[in-house]
Amino acid sequence: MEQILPHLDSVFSIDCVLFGFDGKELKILLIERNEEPFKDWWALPGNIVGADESLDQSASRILYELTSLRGIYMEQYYAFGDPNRHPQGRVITLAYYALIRLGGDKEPRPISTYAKRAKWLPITDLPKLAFDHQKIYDKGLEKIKRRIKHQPIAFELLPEKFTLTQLQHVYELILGKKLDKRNFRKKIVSFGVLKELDEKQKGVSYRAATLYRFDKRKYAKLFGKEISF
Amino acid sequence: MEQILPHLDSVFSIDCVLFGFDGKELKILLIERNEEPFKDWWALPGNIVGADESLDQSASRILYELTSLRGIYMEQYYAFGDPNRHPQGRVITLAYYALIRLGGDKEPRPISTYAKRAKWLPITDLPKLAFDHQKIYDKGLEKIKRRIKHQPIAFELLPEKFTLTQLQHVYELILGKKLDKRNFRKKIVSFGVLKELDEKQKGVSYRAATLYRFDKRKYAKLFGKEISF
DNA sequence: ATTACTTAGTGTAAAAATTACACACTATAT
DNA sequence: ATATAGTGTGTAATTTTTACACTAAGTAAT
Repeated sequence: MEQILPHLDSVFSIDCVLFGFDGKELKILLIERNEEPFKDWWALPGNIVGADESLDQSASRILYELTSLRGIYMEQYYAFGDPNRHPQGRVITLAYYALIRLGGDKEPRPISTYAKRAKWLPITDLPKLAFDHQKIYDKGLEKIKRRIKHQPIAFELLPEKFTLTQLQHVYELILGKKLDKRNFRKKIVSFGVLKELDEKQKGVSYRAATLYRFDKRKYAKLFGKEISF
Repeated sequence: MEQILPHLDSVFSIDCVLFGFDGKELKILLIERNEEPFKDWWALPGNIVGADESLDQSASRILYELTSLRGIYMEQYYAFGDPNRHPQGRVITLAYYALIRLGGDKEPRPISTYAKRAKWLPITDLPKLAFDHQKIYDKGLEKIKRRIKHQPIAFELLPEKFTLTQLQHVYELILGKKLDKRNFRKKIVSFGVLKELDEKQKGVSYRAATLYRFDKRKYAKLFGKEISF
């Protein structure tokens, strides 16, 4: 195919805020850069969009290369394109977030050459980030805060079977505030997208809680309607 | 500055859905293309992002070139980057919407060479659009539907002084449904961002309605809190 | 087996928000 | 003076939201 479009020296990349939940803390995956600029700084994982990749594919690829995970809920949320955001040239970047259940604790291995290592770091204690990545992260958190109030994305962070307390915990971490237990349960149950299982939590040294599962069928019917917290 | 970043043949553009309200209808500004591909088709106005422009600046420039308007509320809402969305090469485009009060009826003049003409067309009767512009428009409308429920953006479409009926009309057009007059007024007034003026509508052949103004100060205090319809 | 510990699980009343609904008023035009 | 067309207003019923505290169930230690 002939390229007859005008041509500019701009680079288009994708950066990802990968939110992970291990049952206790909300974390994001950061990489420690191995190259200038910002060598030795922590940064959001990202990469140039490939010539034949869609944007979503590109984001999935970045995720996969870092975590070997597929089928993760990802969503683009904002493009950052300040002419000076990258010291070495014009780089426009599209930010994605992903929500990941950190089952067990397989640390992601660093792979590409530009990263020394990758690490899940709790959002309550993040290092200084390279480029404008702090801004990108801030906007990402803001976005999922808003999103979790209207769409049932919290499930993406939990294992298939979970307790209501765990679910509430996720909401509290993302929204950054405590919620009333009884009201939370009343409300979340009233949406009708939870399926109570005949199964109890195991391995806890106290009364075991009932496990629930997210009911995707019921959710599909309800889709479009907004929920709210 | 040395360019040491990798280089790809991709083009980055911005497309705009300019929503306009003339007091009666909701319209968008379309241009009739003068060049292949899609010569003679209607399309969303758009352009390549300039080397030293921020994204917002670029969107504002596109708007300005078409309408001579400045200081208009614009917001980016989604990036479209399917590898095949442009028949002549890879073009990633970032979509913006704008909300514009169509005071009087100064038709925008077509300017750039790639457009035969530009025209405000009612959203109830849009032609087939070039490229994936229908998709871009659909997503834009969806976006402002959601946005108008939570943020007072409807004011951007109205003249500085407006009646409550006009305001309600805007909500109804965007949400695509009728609202109850008394409940609408109760609610919108309860937000406390309207200032009632000592002035009445003029030039109508029936009882003149009271004019209101949007109170930006009060809104600033309230910002962050969501409103809902 | 008793006790201490820890989290699970439940109800209600008050307050606030939402909905549904209809008619008299006022300015203008004829 | 009469017709017309849109303005502007209140209330009761319903639903949703909020605030709030104790008992039940299982585990661990003695």
